[in-house]
Amino acid sequence: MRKITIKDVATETGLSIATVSYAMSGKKVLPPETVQQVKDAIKKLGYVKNISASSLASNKSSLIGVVIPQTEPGSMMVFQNPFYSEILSSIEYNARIRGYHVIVSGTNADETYFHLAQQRNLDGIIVIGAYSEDFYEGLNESNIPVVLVDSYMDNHAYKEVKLDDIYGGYAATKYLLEHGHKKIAFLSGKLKTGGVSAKRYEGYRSALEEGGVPVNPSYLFHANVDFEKARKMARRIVTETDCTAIFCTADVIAMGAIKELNIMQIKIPQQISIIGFDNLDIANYCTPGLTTIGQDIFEKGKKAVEMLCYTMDEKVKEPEEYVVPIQIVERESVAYI
Amino acid sequence: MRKITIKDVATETGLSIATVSYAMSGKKVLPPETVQQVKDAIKKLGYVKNISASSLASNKSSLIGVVIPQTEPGSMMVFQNPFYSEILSSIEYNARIRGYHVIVSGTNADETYFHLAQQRNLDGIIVIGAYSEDFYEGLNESNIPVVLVDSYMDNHAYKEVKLDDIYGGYAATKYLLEHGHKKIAFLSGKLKTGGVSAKRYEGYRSALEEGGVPVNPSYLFHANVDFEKARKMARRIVTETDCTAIFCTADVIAMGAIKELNIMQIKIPQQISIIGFDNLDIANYCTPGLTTIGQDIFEKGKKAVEMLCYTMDEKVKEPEEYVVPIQIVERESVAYI
DNA sequence: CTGAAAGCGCTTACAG
DNA sequence: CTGAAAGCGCTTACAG
Repeated sequence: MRKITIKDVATETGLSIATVSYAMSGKKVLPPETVQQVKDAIKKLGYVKNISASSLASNKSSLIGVVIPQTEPGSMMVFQNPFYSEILSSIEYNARIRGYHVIVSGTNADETYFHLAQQRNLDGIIVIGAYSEDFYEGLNESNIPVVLVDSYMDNHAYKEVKLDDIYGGYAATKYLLEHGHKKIAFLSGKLKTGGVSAKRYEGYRSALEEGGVPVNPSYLFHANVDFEKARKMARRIVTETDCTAIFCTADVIAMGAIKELNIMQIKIPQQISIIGFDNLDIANYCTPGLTTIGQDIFEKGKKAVEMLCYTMDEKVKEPEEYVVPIQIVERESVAYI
Repeated sequence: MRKITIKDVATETGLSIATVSYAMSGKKVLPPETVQQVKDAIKKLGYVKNISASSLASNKSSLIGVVIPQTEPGSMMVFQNPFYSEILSSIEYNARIRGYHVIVSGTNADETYFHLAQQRNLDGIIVIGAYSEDFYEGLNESNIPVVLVDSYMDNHAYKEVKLDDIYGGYAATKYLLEHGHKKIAFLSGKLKTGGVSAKRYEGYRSALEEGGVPVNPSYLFHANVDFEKARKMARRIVTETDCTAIFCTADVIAMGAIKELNIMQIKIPQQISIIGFDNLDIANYCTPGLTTIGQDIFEKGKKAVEMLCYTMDEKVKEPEEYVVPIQIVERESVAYI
């Protein structure tokens, strides 16, 4: 069984391969009969276009690269984190319905990635997460359309899809304040300038300020976004402070806190309230259900693809920003005091 | 800045493009000086091979397709389920270090997928999960090397990576028996012949038999692998039966059971023991920690890639099976009775 | 409205 | 040991 090529379609229809190609791509207006003729022949022969060939000829690959952070360099990628799965899922779907395929890569976000990008002649790249300055520069030089997701860079001229983390931190804190809490612990990952934690902290601070509650430095706890670390921190919060509520800047952190408090027989939310950030599936699974800041991850992936497609089609590289709306997902981990 | 091609490398070295190509691929033995010369020129010029071109010429794409189930047809893929994330992560990593890129697709597992496979000229396909008979037939006709993961088909002549589900069900049940339980509820998804649930049930049955405990049909509960459904079932188990333990055939099901029992103030494991299956991250997060049947997901993905690469390289299509070992991950959800 | 033909950047029998 | 050349299957200016 030989492979069917465009030549076969041409022979079948009695047209030239040029005309068949135009009929398929629609890049030239042809009489409807001709187009229909080609369509029929394609169906009859079971012809499928060879993308390698078209990619070579047209210099377009219909391939989108997605960069995702990985735990250890040279090791596997981390999309164990449900957030990555969800957004990837959304990107894949939204790219596919627009005729693009997706190559996901947990490659070290360094030169090796540009190698892949060139090799495969990627039409566009979606970068999820934050990387080194060098990486963004290389990206820029590569001249491939790029959309950043959650990059936490303010100084760059990229298209970007992001969360309003300051507002998220503000909303979470305000929610606790509205429930009567004044002694609110802040439990987060490392506080890098410009990073997520820092922004959510800024929101925390401004909500407290607005509520007339001074920030108490002894209520601030920073570790990693890690379940076990969070457990230790939660224990310290409970033993070293008199906080009535904890704002955890990630659901995974909140999970650790809940686990530890459960073990210590401290009742949530009766004795202490907890609010998270992310609205992962697990927020619903745990007991009590975790009240948390939710974002529409599907929407986030969709927007990223849309913005990328727009850039690829229109060749406009102007920076643009889309801020994904957030909302509070109320469950049972926060009580009135 | 023009694109650097093999021609530039040829010019730079004073060799022909044929020799450069051979030097790069190693498909012909060349004097080491020549190879080094080529390497140097590549580095100097920053040459990157155009995969579209080489793919067209050699009829190899260095692309592996991974098929993953999706929730609703035409909708997004489900790799919200952490299992998919993890195995995908492993596949991507193991493929990459062997020079392959991965195209993940939640496409309806039907003809449209073969379209993709042909378009991209996939070198191999890894299929995760169970699909329709038609899909497997199409797969076979496509003549592309295939490795199945968790397909739950016994009648096919494919290479396959799977779990010993019967043994898993046996081990879980035996573990409960060894802890003194005799009234053990079986809570699973739908019991399709040849499906996961059915196999784990078989293990459950044989362990009971071995332990001299008759199977009590009123202890059998089937719903979907779904958190909310599982909650309802757990409530029924507790109210309608006198079981002292529940074997949940998936961690997600166990999560639902734990949540419901927590709400009902039924103490785990003091009043009822629970064992799960999968060892997802959440098994560690919940309270009490879930004792469950674990599998090495990284290993599973790695094996799938290895088997696929072997098939692609050696052109041997003999069926072959790799059974991923399982182990009991002990946490706090099972008590001696 | 349609087609002949160059060209995209590789690989690989084949010849020497 | 090295190279000239055909060919992979498309796209696309260009001519008519």
